[in-house]
Parts: sequence; C-alpha cells; structure tokens
Amino acid sequence: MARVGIREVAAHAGVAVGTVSHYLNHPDKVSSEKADRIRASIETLGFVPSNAGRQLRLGISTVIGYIAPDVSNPYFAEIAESVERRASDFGVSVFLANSHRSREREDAYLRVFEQHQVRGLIVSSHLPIEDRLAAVRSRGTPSVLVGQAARSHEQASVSLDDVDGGRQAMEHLLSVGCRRIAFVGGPLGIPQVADRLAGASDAVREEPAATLEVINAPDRTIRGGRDVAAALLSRPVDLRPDGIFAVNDLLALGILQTLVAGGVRIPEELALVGYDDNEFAEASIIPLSTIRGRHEGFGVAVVDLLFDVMEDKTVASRHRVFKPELVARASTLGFGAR
Amino acid sequence: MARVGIREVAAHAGVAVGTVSHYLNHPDKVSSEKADRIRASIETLGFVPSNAGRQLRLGISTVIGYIAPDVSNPYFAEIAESVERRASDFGVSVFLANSHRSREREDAYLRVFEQHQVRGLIVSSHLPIEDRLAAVRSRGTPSVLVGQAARSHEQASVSLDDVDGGRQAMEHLLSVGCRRIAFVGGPLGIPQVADRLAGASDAVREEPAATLEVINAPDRTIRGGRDVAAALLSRPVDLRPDGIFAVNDLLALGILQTLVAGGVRIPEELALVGYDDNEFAEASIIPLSTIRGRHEGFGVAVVDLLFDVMEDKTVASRHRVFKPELVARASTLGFGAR
DNA sequence: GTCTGGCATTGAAACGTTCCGATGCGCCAG
DNA sequence: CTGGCGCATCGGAACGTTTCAATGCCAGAC
Repeated sequence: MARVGIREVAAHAGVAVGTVSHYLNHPDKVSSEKADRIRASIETLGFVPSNAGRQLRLGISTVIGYIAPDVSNPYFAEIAESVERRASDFGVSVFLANSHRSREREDAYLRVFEQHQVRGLIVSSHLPIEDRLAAVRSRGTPSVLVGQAARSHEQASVSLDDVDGGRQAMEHLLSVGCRRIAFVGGPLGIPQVADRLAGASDAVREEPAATLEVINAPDRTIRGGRDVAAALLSRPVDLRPDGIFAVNDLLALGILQTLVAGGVRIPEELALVGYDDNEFAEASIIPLSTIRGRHEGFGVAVVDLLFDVMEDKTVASRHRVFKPELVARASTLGFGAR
Repeated sequence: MARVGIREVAAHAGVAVGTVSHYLNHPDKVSSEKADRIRASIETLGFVPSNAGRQLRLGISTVIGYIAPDVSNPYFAEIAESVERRASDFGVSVFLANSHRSREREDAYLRVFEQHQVRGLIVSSHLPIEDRLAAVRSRGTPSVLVGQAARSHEQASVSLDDVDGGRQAMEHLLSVGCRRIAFVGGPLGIPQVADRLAGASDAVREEPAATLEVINAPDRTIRGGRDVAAALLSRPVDLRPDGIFAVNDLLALGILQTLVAGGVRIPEELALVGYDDNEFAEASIIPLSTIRGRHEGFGVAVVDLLFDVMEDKTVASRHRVFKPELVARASTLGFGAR
C-alpha cells in the first residue's frame, strides 16, 4: 500500500507535477481541460496531499495547538470550543492536548507541538510556565497564555481578573448578611486560587464585623467539597461558618450536596458562592450563585491575539484582562430568612 | 529567525549530519565525546527536530487522532483521557479534535488528520460514518470506531451494548415496582438512542402490567430535561408516569431538578434512571441511578485494538463490545415508600 | 609488518511538496 | 511576414530528515 504522491497523479493525468500543485493551490491558473484530467486522476488514485511535504517546503503549518490541563473540565472545554470556532474563520485547525496537570505531559506536548511547527500555541496551565513558553517562543513558536496573566510583557496572555472575582464573591456574601465566612480552596500556590483569596480578603477587610477563615481543599473536585462539608458538619453548630466562598463550582457543588444532606438549610442558614458558572451550577437542585468568568468574546480574543503576535504586529498591549461577573442564584439569595 | 536544522548543528559541533541523526535516534552508536559536543550545540543553537522532515523521510508519524463530537461532554472526555494514557505507553501522542456534531467539521478533521499521516484514528460520532472511514482506510489510515458498533467486519470498533443497557435500566425500574414508564430521549435516528429504547421495550414486554411511553427530547441536555419535566408537571397527576428512563444523565438531571422543584417526591412517587454515570450523577442532591458504560479497560481496549489493526495483525475479532452495568442510587431505591 | 574485522563516522540520496525561472505556443500589432 | 507579449505549462531545486553504502581508523591476530 504505497502512498500515492503528486508525481504519480501528474503521470496519470499526463501533466507536470508543477501543474498539479498549481491545480491544488491556485486552481484558477490551470486550464479547465487539464483541471478535469487532474481531478479525475486524484479521484481514481485516492491521492491525499502529504502535509509533511507541504510543511517541509513551506516551513509553516496551518495548525494551532491548545494545551489544557483537563479537557473534561467544562471550563476548558468551552474555551477550546470557542477557540476552535474562531480559528476556523482563519482557516486553521486546532489540535487539543490534555496535560492532565502533569508537568511532564505538558512538556511532552509542548515539544510535540513545537516539532510539528504549529503556527502558534494556546496554553492553559495551573503551573508556572512562562519561562518554558519563553524558550519555545525564542525558537519561533508564539503562544498565548490563557487563564493566568503573564508577568512578562513579551508573553501574550488573556486572563480573568480573579482578584476582582474573589472580591465580588465576597462582597456578595457580605451584602446578603454573612459575617463568619469561609474560603474553601487550594493549593494556595496556584495563582488563580491565590488571586481569588486576595480579592476575598480585601473585601472582608472593609467589613470590620466579618471574619474570614481559610479551609484548604487541595482537590477542587466534588469529592473534595464533600470532604470539607463533612468536616464542617462535625463541628458544633456555633462554630460553623454562615457563608462559604468555594474557589470553584465543583467544590461548591460537593459542599452543597453534603451540607443539605446533613440538614443544613441553604441559603437560610448558610449562603454559598462558587466560581466558574459551569454547566451544573444552574442545574443543581439549589441553583448555585457563582462568578462567571467566561465570556462570549473570550475565545475570539484569544485567537485574535494569537494571530496578532504570530504576524508580529506590535500590538498596543499583549495582555487582555476580562472582568468576571457575579451570577446570583438561590444558594445565596434568601440568606437569613427563616 | 531562521529555523535551525540538523546540518547547522552538525557544522557547529564539527561532525557530519548523519552523526547528529544517529545521536538523536541511536544514541548508543555515537562516541561519548561527540555526543557531548552535539548535546552542547543543540543546546546553544536551540535546535528542535522538524517533524516534517522526519515524517517525510519515514512516511509515518507518532501521532494518533481522536475525533469526538464534543469534548465538553464528560463521557468523551473520559474516553480521551484513558486513550491518552494508554497511548503514551506506546510512545505516541494523541491529538484531540472537536467535530461539534457537524458533518463538515468531522470531514474537515478527517482530512486534516489524513494529510498529517497520523498512524491511526479513533472516532466517536453520532452520524453514520463507516463509509467515510472505509475510504480513509483504503488510503492507508486505519481507525477504530468508538461508541457505535461497526457493521462492516473490516471496520474495527469498540462499543457498548446499549440494547443490554436499556434493558437493565428498564428491568430495574420494573423491579422496584414502576408500571407506567416513560422513555425520554431522541432523536430516535441515533443508533445509541434507538438501541437503548429497543432494550427498554424488550424488558417492558415481559411485564404485561407495564406500559412504556416514549417522549421525544431531541436535545439531550439539562435544559431539554427541564422542558420535558415541565410538560409532565402540567399533566394531571394520574396521567404522569411513575418511572422515567432518560437516555442520558444530562436529561435525567434536568428532569430531576424540575420535578423536585415542582413538588414531586423522588423516588417515593417517581423513580428515575439515567445513562452514562457521569461525574454529576452521583453528585446530584438525590444521587441518580444510572447505567455505567465506561469501564477502566475501555481506553486500553480502544488503543490496543487500534495498534493491532495498525500492525495489520489478523485479530480474532475487530469488534469489542462491553456490557454496561447498573448503578443503583437514591433516585430509584425507595420507590413506593411513603 | 601486514592483514583482517569491527566500529565510529561520513556523505549523499531520497521522501513529497512548492516555487521560480524557463519554455513553448498562440495571437495581435505593425 | 515578423516581432513581441501574455499565458499555460514544464522541469528542477530546495526544504530537513533518515538511512545506507562507503570510508577511515584502530586493535588484535598472524
């Protein structure tokens, strides 16, 4: 099963290889008579252009890569989706890769994509990665960091203002009347987590009667939320918080379920805010108040920024920061009612 | 910013290009002295091997592609994840692509992957696709169809026995005592949906006192489930079903939420079974009984089968069918209690 | 001292494509 | 009739890699 190449097509159609190439890339430049012969030959021989040959000659591909920690997380899936739609406007395909929060796999895919000479990379990561991206960029592959703001001016990035998001979540809890508030999340070394906590504690500082407790939950999954909630249930009632800000919706949903099962009335006794507004936040039996970071323009902004840096336009700013937005639902509205 | 190639590395290290290539591919064949020099040159020059050159020469790549309708669906994300893990055992990378249920995008990615000469393809689709895969295979790219059983003997496939799954769901509803049962799902043209319904109606036939109503819900999302449930709530109480089999968990969760909000007691008055056992089935406030199709061995089986057909081993069977498994939780257990 | 065998190294060919300068042909103007 | 122009087509070079036959070297055996 030898692969059929452009010269075989040319031979079969009785034309020169250059003409076949012309037919493929500048169809208007070739006479309709030969075009028909070539079309027929391609069909009968089952010719598929080799990307390797094309790319070798051209030096560039028409693919961009998106490396995300975990595609099963709806948050990244949505970004991927909108990136993909926008990229197809430019005629480029998107290959997705899953780093699964592992540094090695992140590096492995970085390497694979670089070897494939992708036009550009879009990277979401929980790990510090700017220095690695700088190395990749110095060898000719530009990238946009998504989800964490870049520290370097050179590194393009699209991010959410997580400090502001954390502040909004906390201000909301304070405004419905919570005073003994717990922040649930971790690890604190992750920038997103640290930022959300920073915003939260800013807000709480402005309300002297309020206290902020930090509960570390390294897992950030539904199961992690359940564990936290189980620990809270085992506390005496008067030591429990009356408001919880969970650093993402999965945690919040786990907490919600276990607290409700344990007899805590939400939102009357305890108000709960999540973060991300994932698909299931609204679908929970008690719809979850949350911070929505995603935005219709997110994927568009990411791809457009990537194309700007690919074409080396000197853009005004390589950083784009979106403000998140509070979505208030039943898990907080009605706090204090009885 | 000219790309640095293997000959520049060779010149810089004062060796021949062949030696550099040897260093990269058969490191034991090159003296440690030159190896050091080469290593240093690669480092200083920032050399990255071009996949295009390598692939052009070799004729094959070390990548496989996975095309799924929708990576944001946890069901496919989990398959991708396990496929990826198994593939890395073989030293190949997996590129993911999102067809988003569109035939054009499916075709586009099929073409892109074929042009990239991936070693093999893994494809999940809701659409009939066997003929297209046959064409791709005839040109040298093998594939494994995942999720729908292939009709052709030539086409490798790994699938779930959805007929059996539908039967199990229905038998479970019957065994807890339901008699007026509704099947919610659609479109019926999709094989998975049709199979689940077929199994369900097989089971119901064996219980003469039971009836099966089919409610078409083309959406198969949480929102779709809500719409169905809203319609049910507007019926007189004695015309409502006492058991519901939803064709996937998203539908079931939407139904669950709206019915509970509407005052229906689950599972006492109405038992509910979903399908897929996604992450949120267990996390729902009333944990959802469901059919678990996924299986630890699924991804492994897919990749192993793909490698078998890639190496053209004459395998005993190109089809692997997994039996799903009932996971009984609170949404059915306790039906009829008051 | 010479020959042989083994091993590290070399240089060139080949993979399939695109691009570019060259070729040939037909047509029109002079 | 001839010269020139435009346009379709052609043929070959180049992209970066791997492989393979050929080369050079050294050690050990005779």
